[in-house]
Amino acid sequence: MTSSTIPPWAALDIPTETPTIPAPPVAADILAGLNPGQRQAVTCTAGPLLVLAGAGSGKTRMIVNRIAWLIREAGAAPEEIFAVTFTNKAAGEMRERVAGMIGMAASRLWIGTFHATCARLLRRHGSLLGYSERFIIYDDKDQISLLKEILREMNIADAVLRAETVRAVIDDAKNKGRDSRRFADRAATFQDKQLATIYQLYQERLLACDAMDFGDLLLQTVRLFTDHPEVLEDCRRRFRYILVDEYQDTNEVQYRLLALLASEHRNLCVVGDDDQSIYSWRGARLKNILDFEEDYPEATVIRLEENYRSTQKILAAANRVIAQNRERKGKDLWTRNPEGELLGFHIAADEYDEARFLVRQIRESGRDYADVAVFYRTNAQSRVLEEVIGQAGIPYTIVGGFRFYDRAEIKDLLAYLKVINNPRDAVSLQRIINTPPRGVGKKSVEAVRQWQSGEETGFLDAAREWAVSAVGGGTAAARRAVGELATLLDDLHARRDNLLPSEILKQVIAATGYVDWLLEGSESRHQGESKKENVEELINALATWEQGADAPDLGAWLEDIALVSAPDRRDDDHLARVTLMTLHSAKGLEFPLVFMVGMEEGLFPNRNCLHRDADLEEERRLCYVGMTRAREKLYLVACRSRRFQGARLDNKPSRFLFDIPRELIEVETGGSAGPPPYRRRFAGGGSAAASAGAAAKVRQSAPSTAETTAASVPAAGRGAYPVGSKVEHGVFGPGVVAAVEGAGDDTKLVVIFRDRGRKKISLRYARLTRC
DNA sequence: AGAACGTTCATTTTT
DNA sequence: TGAACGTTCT
Repeated sequence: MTSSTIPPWAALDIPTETPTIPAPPVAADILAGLNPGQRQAVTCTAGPLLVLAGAGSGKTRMIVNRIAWLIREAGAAPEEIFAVTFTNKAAGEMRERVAGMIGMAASRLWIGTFHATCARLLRRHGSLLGYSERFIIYDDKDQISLLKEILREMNIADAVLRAETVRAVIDDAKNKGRDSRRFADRAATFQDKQLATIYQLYQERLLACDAMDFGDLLLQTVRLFTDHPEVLEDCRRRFRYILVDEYQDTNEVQYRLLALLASEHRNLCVVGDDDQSIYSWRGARLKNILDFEEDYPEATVIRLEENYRSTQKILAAANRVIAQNRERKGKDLWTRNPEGELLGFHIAADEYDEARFLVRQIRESGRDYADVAVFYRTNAQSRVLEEVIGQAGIPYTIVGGFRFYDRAEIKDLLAYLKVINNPRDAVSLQRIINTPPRGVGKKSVEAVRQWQSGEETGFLDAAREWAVSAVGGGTAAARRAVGELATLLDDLHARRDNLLPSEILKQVIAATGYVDWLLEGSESRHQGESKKENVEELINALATWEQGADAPDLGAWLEDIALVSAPDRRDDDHLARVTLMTLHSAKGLEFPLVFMVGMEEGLFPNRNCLHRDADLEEERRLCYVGMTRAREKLYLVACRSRRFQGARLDNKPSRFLFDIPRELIEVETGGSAGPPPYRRRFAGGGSAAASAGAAAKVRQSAPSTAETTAASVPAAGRGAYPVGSKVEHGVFGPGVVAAVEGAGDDTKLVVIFRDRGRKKISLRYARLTRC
């Protein structure tokens, strides 16, 4: 029997409760077309299992079939299976594919990201921890607002401790499973103790706002399990089979959650690739996957090393790059695919030239735009690419970057909805208390805050009371305005269960004159119109969501949009557009034609990662991830010169290029409009970048751009180091002057160092030479 | 209270 | 280079 005998929709008409599910296909169906390793991974259902799944090794297919196998052959009920994915989109796709094999029962599976699943548990049981079931999820911007407030109150100057720094510290602590108390216990230095105080205060504020940040979703779940064993017991019993995808990117808290859930039945299957661990900055621990066999000594280990995605040449190049790493289990991907074309390689003059090269190659390739992807290391690189590609008339889509939900007008309206959903959300209320402007300035906001402190009330309660109070400061106009706002929010809060969320949104817009304010306040008509369109798009998005939801609830929608990731937001692929995204967003995807741009020292590997081996290895993994996305053709592109933070830098080709054997590479001249052909210079052997480096060097001695020309520079004083001049620092090494401040003895230079980034240098003390 | 100006910082990646 | 913030001015 083949899978086509039972179409995916066959079971859809059958109610979930009805036991008359279509006759289960025989086991061969699930295993058909799988290689021996995949088969073993699918059928090995008892005990811990580690599947080391190389890039393009058919991992998703294996997971889907395993779930089907568990249900059909191992007698598991769908609700006993808990599958963790890295993105919500992956979760949705997985559920769909399982549904194609087992039908409607798939809707009873627990599939989701750690964050989404934890949020679900916390909504149910959060009251045990003091949160309501409607708690709000704060994103990093909300975190920073709250922390800024706290720092202000503690009279800690921005120069001493930045909110962003504190946020990173707290995040890191949470990823490691440290709550504010444990953090305080380990704090030894003055600064750590100060941070501990802030952490604690921050946590109290979150609770008062009925809010959790991303880290809390995980950490509070651990707390829930530890403090309330009956909940843990319940979950343990429920989740008899646990499956974790992208295990190499799990952090310490996630590790502990899994240990808590799986310690009894030990049916824990983790799937991952140590060579694709790229989220250490988010707390991911490579150790989790490297040590799995120690954590679970009875574990079965399966390696999937046959690649079904890329050509032999692409794979060979990627293998050589990743082979340089030490912290890895070690594996070699192989493929039965054709040998394929050589990797394309190009050095552009600057970032605009780089973008033009893309345009030419994309056109020449004659491919569908949807087949093409461009990967870069940092979001900032997308601006020029967008500009040039867009002007060339090539349709493109950007994954991640400046997000729709980050736009000011969207955040404003979301803040209204958040307060209506949960009146304790003080951060959101402060955002909208004077937006659109209603005469409530800093003083009045401060007065409301004063009013609140002392009482155990929410911020909206405080605002309402303040508005009608006889004392408490503030102008009469401000009080009236706050009173009106409170009435509006109260009213919509009271009716939130009887109104569709989109209706609530429309009423907010109508009552506040929000769109009118947008149109008046914008610099240009065009800008105003664009913002108005965004608002309309928000209403549409919400209305669309309502149609798909069985019980359209404002809180549920707010949670959904809080937990979507950049890859989640990717348009469906059928659109004929070139895809632009960061290397991080590219994980898990594949494209026939891939360009990796900005392959330069300092950018990729990034200058911030040059000083620690572990960081450098992660950059290398990132490179490996990017390369293994390509099915048929891969281009690697670098620039000789690039503008960075206002200064123009001359970069060397990335060290990763040096790892690729010369014979796998073909140097592209970029067509007639490009720089002179380098091909001749590559006659010899050696690695690609050795040649590339030579080429770059040759070019560097050629006439340079206006910014770096020394001709117009005065000979003495501060003029000795004009903007754009290259310098060498005794400690920081080579760099470029980005700005000059002050004069005479007091002159300070802003220098971008190749390996250390931006630094401010006092000319009086610095050991600096011009070169 | 709100606009306009100046200063400062950042760019590594994001659930 | 540019956004985001804080200060000053109206």
